[in-house]
Amino acid sequence: MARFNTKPISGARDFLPVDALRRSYVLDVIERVYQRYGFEPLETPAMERLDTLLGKYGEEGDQLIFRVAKRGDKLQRALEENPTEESIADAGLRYDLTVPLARIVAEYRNELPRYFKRYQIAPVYRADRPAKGRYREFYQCDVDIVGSTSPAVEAEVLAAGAQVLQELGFQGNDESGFAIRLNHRGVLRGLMEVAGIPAELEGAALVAVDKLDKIGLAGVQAELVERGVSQGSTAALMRSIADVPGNESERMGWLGDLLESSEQGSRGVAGLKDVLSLSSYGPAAPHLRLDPFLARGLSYYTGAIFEIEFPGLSGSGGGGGRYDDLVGMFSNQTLPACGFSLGLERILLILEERGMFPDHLAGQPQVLVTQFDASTQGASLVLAHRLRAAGLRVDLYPDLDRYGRQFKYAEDRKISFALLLGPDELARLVVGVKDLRSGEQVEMEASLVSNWLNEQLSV
RNA sequence: GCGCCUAUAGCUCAAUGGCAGAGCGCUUGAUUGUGGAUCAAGAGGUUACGGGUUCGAGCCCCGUUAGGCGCCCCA
Repeated sequence: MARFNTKPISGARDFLPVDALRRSYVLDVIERVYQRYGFEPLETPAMERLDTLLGKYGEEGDQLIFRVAKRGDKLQRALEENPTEESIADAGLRYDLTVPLARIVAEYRNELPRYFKRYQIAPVYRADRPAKGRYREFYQCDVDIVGSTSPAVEAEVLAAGAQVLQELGFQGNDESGFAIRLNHRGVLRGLMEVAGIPAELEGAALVAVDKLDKIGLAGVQAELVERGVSQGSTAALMRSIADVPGNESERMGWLGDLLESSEQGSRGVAGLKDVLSLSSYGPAAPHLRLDPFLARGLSYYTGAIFEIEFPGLSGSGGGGGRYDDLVGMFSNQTLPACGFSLGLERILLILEERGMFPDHLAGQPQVLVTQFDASTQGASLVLAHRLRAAGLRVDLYPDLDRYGRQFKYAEDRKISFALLLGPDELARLVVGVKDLRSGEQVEMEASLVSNWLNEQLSV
């Protein structure tokens, strides 16, 4: 074999410095905000036992889990006795961060505080077909609160997510910003109930209804019938969809009336009212939009559900909800929980499309110390170290090259300032400071350079 | 997982079945202490991979791989 394929595996990516810096810019904002909301970090393995993962995400989800084959003798044995896709694997890559959290809570219940507020920012894996903004390895940025059924929990995680997006520059709930669609599993069940849809068809009907904004009213109707929902029920559902008041403030009242006869529906409406009212004190308020037909795919949600919508982006930018029974799947004792997740890749995609990255990212070098010749090399190193001691990010040009090449290198790396220290400057005890953005060059005493640069760069 | 489309220089793309090209970028020089502009020169290709048809294939056919769009689903 003469050559290896040097591309990353399908659906995964390499991040060269510019991309890596952009990612860490966003990740830094997320982590800082999450900590400010009182969440603490948690780390879990990328690999989990297969039975930890299976059965938590619905049928579709199970199929998208990356399986990890057994090893050694166990694999041999499995291969010998009628191997199947199921029998040769005993582990898998995590599909999200919520199920690992539930496992952690079940395992360490006694060591965790009464209310466990954790954030986890980590890659997850899905054996999905890659597409725009969609990868097989991608980062999720989760906050969750375990141990309380209070709607204050929903309000907290929604506020944290909204705060992050605002600090990244997403303002308002129009084209420049984002919306958080809000619904409740109880509301969905109520809607099905009043439409007379039997329990076994609920899931199928929800999938159809969830596609409303994609395929339109007629599309949903066709799909409902196709999925076996009766004419009467379909008509009732379609009437509900058509009747949703466009006015946000009237929507809750309308929904309450519609679901009055359904116990689950009424409980859902009441829950949403609480979430909305507690959210009104925080940054999520202007972005929240009640959407009675938002479904979301994951099967473990039990209460409120939410999803981030960026105008112009197909697919969501994040989401979450309440899952009061998930921890119980791992232990005898069940614990209520609710969380919210930001999709890093989607956020980066929108920031890129809208040109929202800062010109200079934290982490990039700010200053290049140039070199003149062998006789000034020591002085250049002294200067570089002094600036570093003053907190600046300083690169030293390694070779003795002509200035043109050194400036070009600095420009390529988007470094703003080049420092010149040749025999001329040394003799006069000054440093040449060239602003590569404007081309202007000034001279100043060496001792003043770091303060001057810090001032310039802080603007 | 299914359907359709695409694959040529680092990038964007040309080339009727008949000599593999342009723009941008890159390197070098015009410039012996100064990047971007201009000018000149230069490097860079197994036309994704494997097979087939043909006197002759970048072009036609089959397969593989990778990418794009739609479906399914999803952050």
